Amino acid sequence: MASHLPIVQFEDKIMKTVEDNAVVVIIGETGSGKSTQLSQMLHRRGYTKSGIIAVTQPRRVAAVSVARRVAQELGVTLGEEVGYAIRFEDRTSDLTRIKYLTDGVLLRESLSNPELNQYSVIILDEAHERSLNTDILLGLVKRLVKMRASKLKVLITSATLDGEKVSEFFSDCPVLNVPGKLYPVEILYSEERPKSYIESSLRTAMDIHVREPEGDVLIFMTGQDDIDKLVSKLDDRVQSLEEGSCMDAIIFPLHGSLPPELQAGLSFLLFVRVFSPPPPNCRRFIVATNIAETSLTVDGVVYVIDSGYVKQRQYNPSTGMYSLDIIQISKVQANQRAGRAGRTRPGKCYRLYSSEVYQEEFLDVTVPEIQRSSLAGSVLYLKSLDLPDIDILKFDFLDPPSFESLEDALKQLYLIDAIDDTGLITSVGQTMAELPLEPSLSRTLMEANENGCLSQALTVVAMLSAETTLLAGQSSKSNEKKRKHPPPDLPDGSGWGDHVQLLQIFEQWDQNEFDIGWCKDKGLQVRGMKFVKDVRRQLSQLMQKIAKGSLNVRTNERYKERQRDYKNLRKALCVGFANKLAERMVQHNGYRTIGFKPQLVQEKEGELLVEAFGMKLKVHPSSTLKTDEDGMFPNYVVYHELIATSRPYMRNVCAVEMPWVNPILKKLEKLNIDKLSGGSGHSIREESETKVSSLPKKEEAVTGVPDDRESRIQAARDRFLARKGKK
DNA sequence: GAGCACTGC
Repeated sequence: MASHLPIVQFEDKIMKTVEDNAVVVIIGETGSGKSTQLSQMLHRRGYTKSGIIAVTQPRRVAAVSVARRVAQELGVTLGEEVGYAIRFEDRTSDLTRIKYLTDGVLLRESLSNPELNQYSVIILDEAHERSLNTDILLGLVKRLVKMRASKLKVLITSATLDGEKVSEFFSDCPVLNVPGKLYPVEILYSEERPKSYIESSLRTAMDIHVREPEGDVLIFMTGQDDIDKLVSKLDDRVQSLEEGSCMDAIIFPLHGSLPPELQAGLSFLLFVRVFSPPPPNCRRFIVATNIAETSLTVDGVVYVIDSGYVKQRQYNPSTGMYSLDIIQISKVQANQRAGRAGRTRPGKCYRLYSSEVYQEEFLDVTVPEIQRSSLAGSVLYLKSLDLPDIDILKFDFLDPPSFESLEDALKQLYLIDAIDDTGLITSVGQTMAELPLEPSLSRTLMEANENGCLSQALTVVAMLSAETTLLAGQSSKSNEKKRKHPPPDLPDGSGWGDHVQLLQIFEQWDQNEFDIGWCKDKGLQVRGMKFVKDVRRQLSQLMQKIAKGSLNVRTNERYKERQRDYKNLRKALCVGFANKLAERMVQHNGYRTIGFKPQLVQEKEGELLVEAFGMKLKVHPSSTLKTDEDGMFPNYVVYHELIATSRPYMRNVCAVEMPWVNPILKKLEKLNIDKLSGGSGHSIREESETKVSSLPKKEEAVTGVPDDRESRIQAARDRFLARKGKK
């Protein structure tokens, strides 16, 4: 059966340690079998007699496939003794003793059952990936262990570089090492950083192709653009090789925005490649994003080329803006990438950076998601648990988010009525927390339920949560061709913006009886649209359960009586997105955010330009928002997201009206962040005397900023306040 | 007038 897995030899030691300790950290490298074997060992030792063994996974596919394998190894039917639970799919029953689930599902479960009493063991697998949900679970589980004393067992799997830290977090609990089943990978460093990692990857790839024996090559790049460039350059170079001088080559791009069929196609090809005799004299090059680091395993890879970079999304709490930056990977990531070369036989990893860079510049571990996301949703969730001993600002995180980030979350929650001015969760907030949505979206649903447009709002919210998977996958080249023939007539949002457009798209699909052909005609991903339908159905059910009063969640009933200006819907969005409001600047179509600190906008030739209030933004060019007869955009919009790519853009905007905005501005004036952070009354920062507290504090907010810059910010603030006073 | 890595409830 699974006796060949390294972890099996350690069974006695692991079980003894688990018996003696409430929490154990297991360091298990790839291929150790920890994901499939730990649960079975515990099952054999009787831990399923007093409860269920829960094993969390950060990804849905992993939860399903691991559960399937364990059921197979135990010779039971999936869904009976061994089951899994992911969103929209609960394959467990009364018989279930081992349950695989996504970390998000376990987190949701703890809302209705804060003590997670049904579980005798909780295994947080892949904890080193540090997903937002796993990090919150780590804190909650630490608390549970204390409460439930010896009864609950917790196992946490992590990577080598992180194990000690996790152990410290759990009062120096034992750490066990389980070797993996990887073949040795020879690491080859470059002497220096190349000027262009595309060119350098190209050279290295061709070197391998010409000199090294057969075996596929996996190249880690940062994004679709680079991948496309490298793929075409590699193609050219391979074509130009003299025929017969070396083996053939096939080159594949691999990234998230490829249509899933293509990704599946690749796996299929790889499957054929691995399990049938390899095509004679042929080498494959897979040019991938970090999707190939963890999410997709590409078998047959012997050579890895690692650029040392990754594109990563991060949130800046002082501007409310996300940015996508190309940054250096961590040591953990570098090792994970290298490991991809050693799955089937000894391999080589070519690092396009020096060992000094690796040693001295790379962080040990990736910055956890919790330190680079907006925390509004997580903070609301923790507040809704109403655990008497939990103060969100003192919550025991493995890596605490910045104070600023927590304050930002509190401010946002206050603006959308989820917490009151002392930081206590409101009844509105409590209901919001029950919905599996970001706070702005759940607030929108609740407001829509009040003003009679719930059906529309459900559609918009569902569309937004699947938005990125909606447009049919397209390579950038074919896209360019398509640009001359714009996709067939999708609705335009009637000028009110993107939310209305999303609504109209779904309504049209509904009117076309959810026809798959219709999606294809309109260039929409069938899978994405089906997902929208699923989400919408789930949310409708939840709203029926949660919200008071009569509901109208059917899509087609209100078509005839619908307001042409979508006033109620836009109003609901304005209430829900009160924390994401922007004001158009006088005389032109740029906007600025409302409710954020003064920002350094740019620094030019030593001269510092300071925007008085908020960030300068533009409506994303892909938006359907329309200008009026004078060519001007609406005075106020709410946006779904701020993202800095080539410049700061608002993505998905909706026109809102001045009368709806006024109450938000009033609320902002009253905002007192110190009172908000006080929570149940005890202020966490008594020393603070700042009255307008949404301003950078010396030291913490703008580190390393010279004094004169600080004073310029101060001056900008003063000007702003003076201007405000005149109004 | 741009294009965005990857997850998840």
